[in-house]
Amino acid sequence: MYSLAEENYIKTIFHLQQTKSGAVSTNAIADSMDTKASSATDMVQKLAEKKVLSYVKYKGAQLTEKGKKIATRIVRKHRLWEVFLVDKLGFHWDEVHEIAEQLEHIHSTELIKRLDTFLGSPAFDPHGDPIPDEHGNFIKTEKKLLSQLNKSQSGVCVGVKESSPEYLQYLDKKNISIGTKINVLGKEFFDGSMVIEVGRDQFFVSKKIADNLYVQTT
Amino acid sequence: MYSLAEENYIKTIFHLQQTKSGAVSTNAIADSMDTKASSATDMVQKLAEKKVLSYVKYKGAQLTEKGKKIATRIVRKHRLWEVFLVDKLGFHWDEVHEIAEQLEHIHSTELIKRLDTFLGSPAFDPHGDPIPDEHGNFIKTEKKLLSQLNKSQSGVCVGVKESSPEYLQYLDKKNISIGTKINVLGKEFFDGSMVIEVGRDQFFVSKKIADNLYVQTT
DNA sequence: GTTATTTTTTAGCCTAGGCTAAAAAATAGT
DNA sequence: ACTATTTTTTAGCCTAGGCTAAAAAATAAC
Repeated sequence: MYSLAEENYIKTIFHLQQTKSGAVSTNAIADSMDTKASSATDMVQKLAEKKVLSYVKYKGAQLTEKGKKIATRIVRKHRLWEVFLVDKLGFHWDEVHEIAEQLEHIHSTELIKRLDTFLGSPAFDPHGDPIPDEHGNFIKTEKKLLSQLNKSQSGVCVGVKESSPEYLQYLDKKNISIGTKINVLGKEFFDGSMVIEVGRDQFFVSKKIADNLYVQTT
Repeated sequence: MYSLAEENYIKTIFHLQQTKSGAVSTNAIADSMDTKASSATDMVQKLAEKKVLSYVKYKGAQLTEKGKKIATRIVRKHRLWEVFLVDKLGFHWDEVHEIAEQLEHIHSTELIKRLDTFLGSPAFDPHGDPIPDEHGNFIKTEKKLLSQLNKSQSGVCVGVKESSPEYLQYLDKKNISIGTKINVLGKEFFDGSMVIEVGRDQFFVSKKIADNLYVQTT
C-alpha cells in the first residue's frame, strides 16, 4: 500500500515520461507538483528503494514495470471517477478534475471493478483520454493537435491536452466538445494562429489554443 | 479545512457522545480509534484551540455547535456513499463500511449535493441509520433493541447497532435484514437469550446478538 | 580545457501525528 | 482521611514529508 504522497509522485512521473522520453529529472517532477526539487529527490530515493522506479543520481528517475502498473491503476481510477461525475452526477467536464484527484486514491479493487461495470466499461474519459483496462492496457488513438492541421483540412475533436478549467471553459464558450467537427479555414504561418469553423461560427484561435486540442482526421 | 486525522477524531467524538451523555474521556476516544490516550489528548487540545470542542483537563471533551456541524457533514457523506455502494454498485451491506470510511473524507459540497440527488435523497443508509440532511437534521425514529422485547412481542428490524462484517454476515445467514419481521417466542431472564421466529425459521439468539439489533414495534 | 552557470543533492530544520515512560490528578478502598 | 490504584497528561522521541541553504556534479561558455 502506498501513501497519498507516494501515489501522487508515481502518477506525476508516469505522466511526465509519457511526453518526454528518457529519465525524468527531479526538477521536472518538483515543478509539475508545486514542490521543491529537494523534496522530489528525497521521495525518488525512497521510491527507488521500493523498486517502484530506477534512479541514477543526477540523471533522473524512470518507473519500473511495477511502478507503471501502480500508475496505470491510479490513472484508471481517476478517469473512471471522471466518467461517473460527468455521466451520472451531471458535472461539467471542467469541474471534475479536482474531485477525481481525491477519488483516485480510494483503495478498493472491488470498488473499481463494480464502478467500471456500472459505467458500462467506458474506454474514454470526458476529456477524451483513454481509460486503461484492469490489465493496464489502453487504446492508442491516432490523434493530432489542431495546430498540426493546415488550411482546408478538418478534424473531429477527440480530446484536450490541457484540461484546466480556464481552457475547458473557453472551449465551452465556443461550443467545442468531444465529437465537434472543426474546419480549418485559414492558418497564419507567422504565429501559428488559425481561423476555424465550428458549426455555423467562424472565428480566430491562437496557436496556444490550437496546441492543446486533439483532433482526429478522417 | 480539516485534516484526515482531525476529521476522524471529530467523527469518533460525535459518535461517542451519542451513546454516553456528558464529556467524552480521552481514553474512550483512544480506545475506539485504536490509538493511545496520549495521542488523543494532544489532538483534543488542538481541536479545542480550533473551537471544534470544549475541553477541560482530566474531565474530557465535548463538541461545540461548530464541531457537531462538521461531524454531521462527515456522517452525511459516509451514509450517502454507503447508499451509493449498495444501491448503485450492488455491494452487500457488510462490505461497504471500510470503503465509505475513505469516501467520507472527499471534500466537495457540490459532489455531495449531486450525489444526494442522484440517490433520490435517501433518509436512511443500508444499516438503517438516518442520513442527516444538508442542515444536519436527521429523523429520530422510535426504535428499541431486540433485547428489550419480551416473550410474544414482535418487531420489524430497522437497523443495527454494531455493523461489523461478522455481525452483518451472521444476520445474513439468518435472513435478517432491514424490514424483516421478528417474533419473540421465548426469553430466558437468566442470560437474556431468546428464541425468535424469522419467517418460517425459529432459532436461539444470545443476548449479544439481541443487543445489537434495532427493531420497531407496532 | 578551464571557468562560470545551472542542476541536483545533501545537511539540517520544521510540522503533523503517532508512541513510550514518567508525572500528576482523580477516584477507590479501607 | 490517607493510601493505593486508575486515569489522564506531560515530556521527550520517532517517522513522513515538507522546506532552506550550502555543497557537489553536470553542463555551458569561452
